[in-house]
Amino acid sequence: MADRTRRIPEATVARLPVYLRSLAELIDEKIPTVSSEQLAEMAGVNAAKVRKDLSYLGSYGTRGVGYEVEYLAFQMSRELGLTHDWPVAIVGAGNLGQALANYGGFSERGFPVAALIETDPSKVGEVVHGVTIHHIDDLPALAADLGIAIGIIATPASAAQEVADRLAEAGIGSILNFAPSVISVPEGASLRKVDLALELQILSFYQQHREAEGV
Amino acid sequence: MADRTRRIPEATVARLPVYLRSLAELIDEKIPTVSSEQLAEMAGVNAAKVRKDLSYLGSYGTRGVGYEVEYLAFQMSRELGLTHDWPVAIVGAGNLGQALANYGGFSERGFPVAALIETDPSKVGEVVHGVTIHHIDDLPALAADLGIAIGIIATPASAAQEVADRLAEAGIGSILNFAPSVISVPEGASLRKVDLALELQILSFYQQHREAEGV
DNA sequence: CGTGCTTTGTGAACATGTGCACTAGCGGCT
DNA sequence: AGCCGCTAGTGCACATGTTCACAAAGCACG
Repeated sequence: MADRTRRIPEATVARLPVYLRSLAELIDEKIPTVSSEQLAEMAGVNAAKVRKDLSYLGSYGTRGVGYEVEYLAFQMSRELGLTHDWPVAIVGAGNLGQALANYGGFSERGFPVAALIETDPSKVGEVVHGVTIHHIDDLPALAADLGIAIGIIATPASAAQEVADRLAEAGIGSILNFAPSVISVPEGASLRKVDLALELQILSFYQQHREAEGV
Repeated sequence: MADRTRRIPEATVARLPVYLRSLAELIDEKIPTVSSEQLAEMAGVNAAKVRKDLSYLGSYGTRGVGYEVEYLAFQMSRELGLTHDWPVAIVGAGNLGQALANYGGFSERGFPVAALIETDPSKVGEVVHGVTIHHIDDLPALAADLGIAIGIIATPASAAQEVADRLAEAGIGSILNFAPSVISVPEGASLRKVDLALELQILSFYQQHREAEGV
């Protein structure tokens, strides 16, 4: 990995936050160094994978010793772009949107909810958990003013693609989609999805097959 | 795929629900047949992948024609175990747990919330959105009585592993973990996780790198 | 200063997943 | 009946991800 071409594999990127959370725990416990073995245990993965993943960030370990917790956490935060907050906009102020705005986990982890967005004009202006509801037409201005680069779609499935388009137009390049709907974003933008029913259906598949087996 | 050994790859299993949702749309529109090309478009994947995925279910297409929508949907539901409801238990009646209980998407898609579970005795007995809060000690009895095979962890991270253990003891073999915490389940059980902060951190990584690029 | 213990970093084998490109086979039309 | 157009099914090459196993390198101790 002496290479400057630090193209980090997707699978690795998806694990970095897990490592980072483990490191945060170690910092709380004032543990100064950690081996790949220990970190693997905490993150629920294989030690070789930890070492390979970390090696993409650079050569931050010491042979015979392990990794310095604070230093590694810092490097990882930097790589993940977590050295500053990322204000997010939640589109859709229905049940889900309000629950997400209410959920403290976001701000706490550096993703403050800067705006709630609606299409329904009757809701605009309301304040939910300290966040004002804006109209979707104001999105470009809001995004620019508040420096919003991440949008969360919490609308019904039928509106999701339309919203994604509006977000993209407003210059928001990262989208997290909670709507149970396949959407596409422009080349160069990032899209991740959280689909609760889908997760349950996957569990159902394996449960079903276990039960069929067991009989 | 003439083989009876229908071991369906994980990646395929994860896509089946997406196909099924697309098929449901086609049924609504009363469209009788669909080609892999069309289905691929709807599901946001490659047509060859659709064909390969579907071939794991059996040979349900007709060359030159496509797939019969209703028949395929039925076969897929059967394979996913969606021919009957799967009652679920949500553990943790805090913000997140209550929001999930409230979220209609579950029951609607065949996963009715049969019980809310708490450790805090002062909450036990309350009814939230028609669901009674039970104590975690009653979990084994509840699971058996109500036929609960899927548990949802909506507790703080610190309680997640303990809850997972209790769920496993109660004979619940499928777990969906919303807590930002790595947990382990017994061999043979299924575990999926939904981690909102993690998704945002992944988005942050790519956003950060795009911005660095763009400068 | 050298020896032994430990742990990283990584090459290489293996496993899984993807996508092209071709073959097989059905339906409709002449 | 035979031909043509279309689309499923799949072998194969390639890409990505995982894991093992080992050499390289640091530290501690005599």
